[in-house]
Amino acid sequence: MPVTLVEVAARAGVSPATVSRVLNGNYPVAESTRQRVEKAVRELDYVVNAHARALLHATSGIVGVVLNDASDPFFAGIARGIQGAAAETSRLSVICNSEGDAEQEFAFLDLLRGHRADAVILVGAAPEDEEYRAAATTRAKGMLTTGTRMVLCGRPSPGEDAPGHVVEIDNEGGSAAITRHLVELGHRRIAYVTGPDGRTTTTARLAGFRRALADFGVEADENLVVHGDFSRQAGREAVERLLAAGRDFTAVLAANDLVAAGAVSALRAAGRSVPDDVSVAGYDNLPTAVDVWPNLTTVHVPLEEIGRKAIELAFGPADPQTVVTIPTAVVVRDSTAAPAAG
Amino acid sequence: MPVTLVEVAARAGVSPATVSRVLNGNYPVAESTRQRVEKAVRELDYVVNAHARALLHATSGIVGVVLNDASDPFFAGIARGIQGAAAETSRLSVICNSEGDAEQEFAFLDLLRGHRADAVILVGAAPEDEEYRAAATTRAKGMLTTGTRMVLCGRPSPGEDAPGHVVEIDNEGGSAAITRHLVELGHRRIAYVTGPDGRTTTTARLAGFRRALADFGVEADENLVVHGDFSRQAGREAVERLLAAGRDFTAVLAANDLVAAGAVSALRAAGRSVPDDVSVAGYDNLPTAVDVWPNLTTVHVPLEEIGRKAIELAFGPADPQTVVTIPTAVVVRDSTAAPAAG
DNA sequence: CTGTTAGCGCCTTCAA
DNA sequence: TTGAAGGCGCTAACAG
Repeated sequence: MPVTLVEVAARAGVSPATVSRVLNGNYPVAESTRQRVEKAVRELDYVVNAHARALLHATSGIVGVVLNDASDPFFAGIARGIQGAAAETSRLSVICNSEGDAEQEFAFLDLLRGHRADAVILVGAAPEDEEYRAAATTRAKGMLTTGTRMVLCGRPSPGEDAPGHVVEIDNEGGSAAITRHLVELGHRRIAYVTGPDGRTTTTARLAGFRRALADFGVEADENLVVHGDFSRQAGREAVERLLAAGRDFTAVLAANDLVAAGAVSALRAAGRSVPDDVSVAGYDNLPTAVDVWPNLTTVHVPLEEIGRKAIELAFGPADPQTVVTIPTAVVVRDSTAAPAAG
Repeated sequence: MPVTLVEVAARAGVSPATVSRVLNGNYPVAESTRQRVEKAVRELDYVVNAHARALLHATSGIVGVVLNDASDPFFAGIARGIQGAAAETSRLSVICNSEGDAEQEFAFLDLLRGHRADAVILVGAAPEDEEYRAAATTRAKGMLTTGTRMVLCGRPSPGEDAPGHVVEIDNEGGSAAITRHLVELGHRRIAYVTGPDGRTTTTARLAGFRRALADFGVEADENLVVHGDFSRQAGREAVERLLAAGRDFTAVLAANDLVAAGAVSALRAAGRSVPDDVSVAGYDNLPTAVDVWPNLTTVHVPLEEIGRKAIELAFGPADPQTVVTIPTAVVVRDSTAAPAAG
């Protein structure tokens, strides 16, 4: 059995209330008393029971982070920012991997609600179907009754009436910008490898790509749009399929850097040089972008900053339903160049 | 204010005790009563207060994971395994980034202890000084009094008398094996870029390197050992320093894959081809090992499996102080080859 | 400045 | 099968 406050009180020869006061430092306590209590605490190796405390305060010092997969560098980056900012207000972050499964996501939400999390941050793209949207809105409302603040991070709000702050990434803008970069280099036949179907991020990035092409009056060839997910494997397979089908393209724009890395390796395996034969661009500016050779041209997304922003919103003023859009920026490296003449 | 069990009871027209019984399903309850209670729970969107429950049970369903940095792929891999295995027993994982700082690590330990974590898993290399060892042993004993199980993961036990299970990685063996691979290819002048000084993992990997050289009767040149940390940056700088000093070497063995990736890029920048001019090998077999070109020869460490093992030990039979050593295996890819003749 | 008292929300006897 | 009562460990009034 762990040591309790009462035992500390007994050893120090004071009342439990006094021990509590010493521990919290909210009320005046005589110096000599304080010393005796602190001594007892040390001798007994006492640690306050966070649950007993949470029971009184209806707060827990816990921040829930629900994401697809913490080992994915995109999520890891954001989680890192959240963790850092949360720790600064001495709150614990609880990271929950939902594996992209809505059921699991909701299960974690309930768990975190049960733990009276101070805030829950949902990170990453969301499914786009109406059913999910309705369920998410209901959940969001439920969180309020438990006093748990909710922040969406990297996904839009499920609806006007859903409470909670939002940190959005300018996916469409970033995607348009990097497409523009390719077009300005002279590329016209650009292949696009998407993220997983039916997710907000996938849709926004693809939309940016199409918008930029349209702006330049470049006709989009739907045969050059290949569906994938956010993995290296998807990038490899997508390029292999394109090549096998004999498609003609001078550049590949990938939904993220992992996909781009896969694309590069498939191109190399097929004997195509990057960027001399084919340019490749990614998205997110993950650490791995500079491991790939040639180093990837990509869109920088300030992941840690996004995480910190989420915490800021979570514990900022309660009332407004803030939406912050994080800007992105094209980073030109070595994987893109003008297409070969001809 | 969140809904409480009492309110549910009132709405269902039963006593709080009955609601509790329905919720936990431990005692017989009439079917009709159960239905009414479940209806009330749904209508009120009730979620049990995990703290109140934890107060009774002296358990929380929380597993603490303390590591350097969750965005580092090595830690991310292990954390993923822990998370998965913990979730299977419906426990929440709390991931805490200590940034390699012993103070912070201990602070998290206290926090987790306060939350009555069911188990705490310390992941990654530990400092090697005596002071840390003593402090860690004391902490480990303290955890016991709170009923928190402790597992060390990727680090040795701080001492014979320290309680807790251990999942060790065979760092020395793996390092010796990959060194052997290089020597057998014909390399004699092998540079070694270490991890951060004074950490168990760094020491073990370096020891394996030296042992393998000694086994082959190859004389180790201390000028070829460069100290770094586990980052790309360190790999780059180490190779630059080696090159600047005009050292003669035909292979670089890196403390991990990130360091190896950095080494490769520095060599390329200096116009040395990998593996034609210089072979490079890494450690850990991180996902990024196949983004690097040429793909890295490395030592596979089954990160997720290690994480799962840690949970298994944490919640397995209480008594024995188990030590499990996870074997490693050399993975030969494209970054190593026989040295150029001459 | 310090002790006493009354719960926070839930579960677990003990009775009925 | 159900209800009433006590207490888990702590803190916030309220006295003193």
